[in-house]
Amino acid sequence: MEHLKRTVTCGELSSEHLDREVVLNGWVHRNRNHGGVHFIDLRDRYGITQIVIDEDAAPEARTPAEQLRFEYCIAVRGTVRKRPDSMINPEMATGTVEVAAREISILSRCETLPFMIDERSDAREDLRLKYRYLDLRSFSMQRKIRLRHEVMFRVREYMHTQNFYEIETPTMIRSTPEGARDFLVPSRLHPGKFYAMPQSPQLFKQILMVSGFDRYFQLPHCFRDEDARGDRQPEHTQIDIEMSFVSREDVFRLTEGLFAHVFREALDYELDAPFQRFAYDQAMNRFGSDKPDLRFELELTEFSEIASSGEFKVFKDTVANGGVVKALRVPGAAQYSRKQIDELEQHAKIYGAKGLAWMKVTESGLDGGVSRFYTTVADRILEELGASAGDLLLFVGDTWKTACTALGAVRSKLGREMGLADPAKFRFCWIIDFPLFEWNEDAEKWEAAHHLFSMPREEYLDTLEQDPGAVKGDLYDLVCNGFELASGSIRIHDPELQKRIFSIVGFSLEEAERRFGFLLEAFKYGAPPHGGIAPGLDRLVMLMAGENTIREVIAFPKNTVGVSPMDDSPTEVDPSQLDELHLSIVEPRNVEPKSLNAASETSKE
RNA sequence: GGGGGCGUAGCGAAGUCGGUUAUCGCGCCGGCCUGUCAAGCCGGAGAUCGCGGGUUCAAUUCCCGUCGCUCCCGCCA
Repeated sequence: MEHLKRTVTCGELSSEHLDREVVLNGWVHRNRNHGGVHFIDLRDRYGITQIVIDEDAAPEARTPAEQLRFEYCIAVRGTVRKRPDSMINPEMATGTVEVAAREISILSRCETLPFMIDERSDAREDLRLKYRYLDLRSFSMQRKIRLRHEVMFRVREYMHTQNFYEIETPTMIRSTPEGARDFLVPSRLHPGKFYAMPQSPQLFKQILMVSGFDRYFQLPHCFRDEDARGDRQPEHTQIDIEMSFVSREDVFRLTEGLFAHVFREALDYELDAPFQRFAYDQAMNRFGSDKPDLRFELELTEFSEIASSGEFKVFKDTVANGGVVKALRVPGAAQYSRKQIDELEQHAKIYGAKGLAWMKVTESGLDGGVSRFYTTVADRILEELGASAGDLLLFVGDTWKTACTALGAVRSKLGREMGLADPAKFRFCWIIDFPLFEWNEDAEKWEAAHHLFSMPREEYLDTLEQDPGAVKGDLYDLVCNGFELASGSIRIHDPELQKRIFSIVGFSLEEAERRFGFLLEAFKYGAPPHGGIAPGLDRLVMLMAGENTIREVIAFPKNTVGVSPMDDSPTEVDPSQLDELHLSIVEPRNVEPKSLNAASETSKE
């Protein structure tokens, strides 16, 4: 095919190239045969060029052209010529020219397609995934994959300029049961033993700090055997970062610089940095979420005090029993029907609320719902919630976390339904001061809320043991438009402090030793103070691409049940493979007692 | 583990309060056509209505079960 190798791509021809003889290689995107004149839209990664086969074109062009069908892979030799003025297509980058074919060669034929390669193709996702190679031919997928590449490139570019080394860590490591379930790899040479796929390079990157590589990054694949979601896959890519001799402020500055660079170079979008910060408690109180969408207002308000002086017994009792009542004022939603409010209530219930109380604000005051219980404090309600006629007021009473979360979910739903969030905006914020420990009701013990190696904020160092629930960690999440994009922390590098943390969560030294003794050992040899962060690449690209699932920005994703429809993995394997690995398959058991020790114990980033 | 949605030609959908030959668009096959760019016109093929069972004279439609995908809670990043 030497003489039919492309000399230009399908995206580059313009009136500058008139009369030039060119060779194009690509796929038949459209085929319009008028009997006399015949048009082909030839497509490659770079664009589309219109090929014309004139009625009097050479048989070397005309004969093969008759056979062309969608997605035939072809080579075309021809001459660039200007289109007649009235035939210029302003929608096309190459729309002022066309290539008059002198020779066409069919490089590869294509069977009837399972779906059209088309921006408007709305084939089911599992079909798209089965024929992913066809799906990826579409310009919309090509754009997303290009964007992903661009983001990865800009990350590497920025990190390099900031003096970071990209260092790879192993993909087969020791199983250190962390927050999530491990994927395991059986060892052939060591019967009965397993490697694990890393949930993140957490321990290795900390050890790299001990090794003196004080600025490390990597774009590793991370594996977690948990149920998938739109924004979650069994296998995802992280922008893993760790730095020595730093405080939280240094990590923030670096991350803000990185994201500003990536958005500027890849999207030509200027981020508003430094990013706003919210303490975890504050974010929960104001937005009912630790990953608030800041593109719209709708903030929650504290209502407990008024609730305890009102007549509504349910709320009075809630407050009397140590719970809280949260309110959400929805401007202009007073016309919501009973049915719409019911739907909001159902939504709140998914998140654990027992109900959703409401009232409407009219010109004459409060009306409907639970308003009759609050006649004596109506003015105070109007004032404290800043309510005015036409507003809908919503309330949830429960434990603090449930009340915030449930009403926060209602806030998000309203934001979506009322179209409050500008899809072209990226509103970043930091969520800081997460609690370090959480009380586990079932196991009746303290657990690491996030990260066993995360540093407590300095002011709690003396009182860790007295009130673990009050201890805030030097932990942070980076949030954008309602998605958690990154989380990180300053790590503990002091073995003594680490022991105190272990003891609070009831972790024996032997247990700690068994699970990640190698890290503790490393810390004995002059570990530097360090910390880091790990943004999720897939989610980042998903947001930048304006998509709703990370599957749209991964070339070959798994579906929600962990199957890859194209290669149909996972599959059974040959018995001889099992033999070599010293494995045998037992029938799945129906009754599987829940392990009590499956709690989140170490790194989660 | 739990809840919601979807499953009808190769693709996307309509239909069905049970009733003759299951409809439309795209694609596919054949023919016509000299300027289209989602080309157009004419003709044609193509569906055990996801699968299994039940109710019924009759089931794509009603009931039960099951499988697949998807969204969500839990879990998890």
